[in-house]
Amino acid sequence: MTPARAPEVRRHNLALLLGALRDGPSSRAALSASTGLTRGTVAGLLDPLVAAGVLAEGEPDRGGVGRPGTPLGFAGSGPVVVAVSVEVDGLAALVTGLDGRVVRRARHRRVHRDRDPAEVFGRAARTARSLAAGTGRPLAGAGIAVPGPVRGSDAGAVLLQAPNLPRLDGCRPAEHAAALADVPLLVGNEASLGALAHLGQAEDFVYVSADVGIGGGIVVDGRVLPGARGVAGEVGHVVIERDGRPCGCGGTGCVEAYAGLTALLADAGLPDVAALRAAALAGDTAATGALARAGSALGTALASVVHVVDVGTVVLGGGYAGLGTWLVPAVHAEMDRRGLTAGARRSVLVSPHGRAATVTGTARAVADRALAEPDLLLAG
Amino acid sequence: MTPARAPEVRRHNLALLLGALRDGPSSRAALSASTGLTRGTVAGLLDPLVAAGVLAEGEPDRGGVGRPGTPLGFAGSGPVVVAVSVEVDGLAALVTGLDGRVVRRARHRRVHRDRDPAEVFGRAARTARSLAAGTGRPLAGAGIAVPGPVRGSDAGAVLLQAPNLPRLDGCRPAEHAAALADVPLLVGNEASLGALAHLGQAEDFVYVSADVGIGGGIVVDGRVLPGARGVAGEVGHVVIERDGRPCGCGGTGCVEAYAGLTALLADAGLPDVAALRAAALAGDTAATGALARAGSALGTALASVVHVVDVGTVVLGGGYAGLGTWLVPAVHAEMDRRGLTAGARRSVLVSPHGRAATVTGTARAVADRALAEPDLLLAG
DNA sequence: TTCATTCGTTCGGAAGACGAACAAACTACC
DNA sequence: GGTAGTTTGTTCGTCTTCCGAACGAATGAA
Repeated sequence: MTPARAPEVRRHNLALLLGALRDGPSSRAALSASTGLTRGTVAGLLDPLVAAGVLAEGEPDRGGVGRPGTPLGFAGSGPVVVAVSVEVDGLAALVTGLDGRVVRRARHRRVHRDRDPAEVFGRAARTARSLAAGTGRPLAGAGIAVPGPVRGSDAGAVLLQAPNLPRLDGCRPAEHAAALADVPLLVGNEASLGALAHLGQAEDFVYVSADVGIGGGIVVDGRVLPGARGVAGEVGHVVIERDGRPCGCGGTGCVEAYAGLTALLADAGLPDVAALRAAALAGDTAATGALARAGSALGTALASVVHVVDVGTVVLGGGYAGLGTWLVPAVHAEMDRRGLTAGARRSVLVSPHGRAATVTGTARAVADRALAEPDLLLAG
Repeated sequence: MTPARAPEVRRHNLALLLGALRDGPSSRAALSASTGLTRGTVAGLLDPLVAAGVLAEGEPDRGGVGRPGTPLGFAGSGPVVVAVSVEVDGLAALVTGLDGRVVRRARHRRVHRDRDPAEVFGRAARTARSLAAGTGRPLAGAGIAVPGPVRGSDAGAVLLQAPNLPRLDGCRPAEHAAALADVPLLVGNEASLGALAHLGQAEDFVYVSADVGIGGGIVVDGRVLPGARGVAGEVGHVVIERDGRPCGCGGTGCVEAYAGLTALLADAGLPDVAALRAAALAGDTAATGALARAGSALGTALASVVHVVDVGTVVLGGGYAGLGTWLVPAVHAEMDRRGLTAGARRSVLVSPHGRAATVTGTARAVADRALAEPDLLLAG
């Protein structure tokens, strides 16, 4: 804990206002009513941001009785944030406004295997920077999502291990991201950050994302469960059969060995997710059977997870997103069987973001951080 | 989020100082150095509490050069908090000072089965109140620990279900605790609150407590993981064999069916934990074999838990506390086998509190809450 | 055209923390 | 034993920030 002084009060209240503005433009009087601050205080806090170009006044909102209020909202030419995700076979990047509005997207194929950290993150940072520069708007922060557990979340963060890109093991991504060195940088695990993309749909949930392995993120009270060592949410290695199939982690019976994409495709006898989806749509029983088995295994693991962290919703994403039609019923049935829906209803949802969840969630996290430190917005 | 004003600053800084004082008496100047507040501010915040009898000045601490400081600490006649735990076969109660110092303890046998909520919690509240009254010190708060999942944590909390005391299902404990109606009341799950008793030993950990079932609490960043529905930390129903032994929850293969005390004693062929411990001490291989099997099952479940919430320590408590000698190696070996000790060392500890962990942790939680709302200490 | 209503701004007051200055209490040293 | 140096606790003026009341501005209703 740190001591509180007058500036902390200002920062807190400003963050409160900006958080309210994320839901859409609002007049000073309406903000005063929704936050509990005085109209004068609201004006005093936000006017400097209007002057700095972060916020903009809209058209007066006539219609009711009395003097119409002038709505304040994030300026269309105000600061943006950029997110970039380093994936096994490419880069995804996204630029959004502070309110999450998408400004620009990009996706580049690129073979990352056997490249060293300087190449991978140097290129990622340059890609992010140039995409952001193309908007002509100032950059308020950047985020890098990586495919592996991360300790720390700022520029000092360490990528502990990258199962599919072993040359990145133990590196510090920020060290190689020179192109983003001049803005606040956030580094995090791909699945943990992807979870944040689903904040609107539920307040607490487990997000499960299938790639080569199974990653995940747990959101409670609107925030991602941190984890002391940066590895929280590793749903892939939840055990469902203690003496079951061997897993890459050295253990046996991890869900990943049953419901990971590799296992799922092997079970169905198909080469990739697209083929699996096509076969399932065509009613191929080998495909639908494999999906039902994977969903059941996933449901078992999620039952354990839900018992431990007690969230009300499960969101299936990543490679699972396109397979929701077949996975959701199986997952739901298995969780039902384990008594998780009786008293407190739980729901199983499919991510609407698909593979883009990672950059969407990362951008959200970066924007959250920028809005929590509003003084930086004035400086930039 | 609520707006911040000057009084919030005062409350925050006062809580900061009181938190620092919990580690032991300290002079105003030393507190100024450790918190970052001015000496003048420290005096201004704490002097009213000295006047109110919550804090007391000790003997000046001569020894160094310069004017000696007068240490401030919690007054021996200052406010206390009381915790009471409702167990299947009795009540445990504890009175501590705001700094956690034990003032008075009590334990009463009492058959709770088939009693209604008014009897159970009426008696619990009267027991707590009279134990606190016996100290002659003012009462700053009370806590009730219950054997089942709880939604909410204040006077409106609902005991969702009590597996071993079914007549308590769905009741509101605070409604029946008339004897404690005049102080802030906290209600929580027995194992979640018990976890807090171990805060000194680790900063983040899973606490696993065996009673009839297996309960638990997860502490991250010094706070218990809340859980949206009040059921967080239900380690007992983590699955270790998806088609394994049937469990009371309706599912199959929950750890509880392998490592719960009931299963453990049945496996060993002994009537109670004391007999099991005695047999194991005597080297009885039936007993030690059963303990090794239970520890291994527990280790499997804990591996899943640790992967999900990523904590560095496991604490075995409740009925497990006396069996640590045999359980710890088995748990540790199983977690090792699952790759959890390689990079980040994890440790497995035995609770030093035994059955008293619940009331100790509950008192801690009540004191935490009282110290976070210091204005109430002045009123009382 | 006038009145009621709501919005945004302005100004004095209060709460609380900071920093500098000062008296008090003690050690170290000659 | 006296004096210098050091550290503690208190006091007082200043700064930041918010609140509440008062006021002009902009609009719909009568």
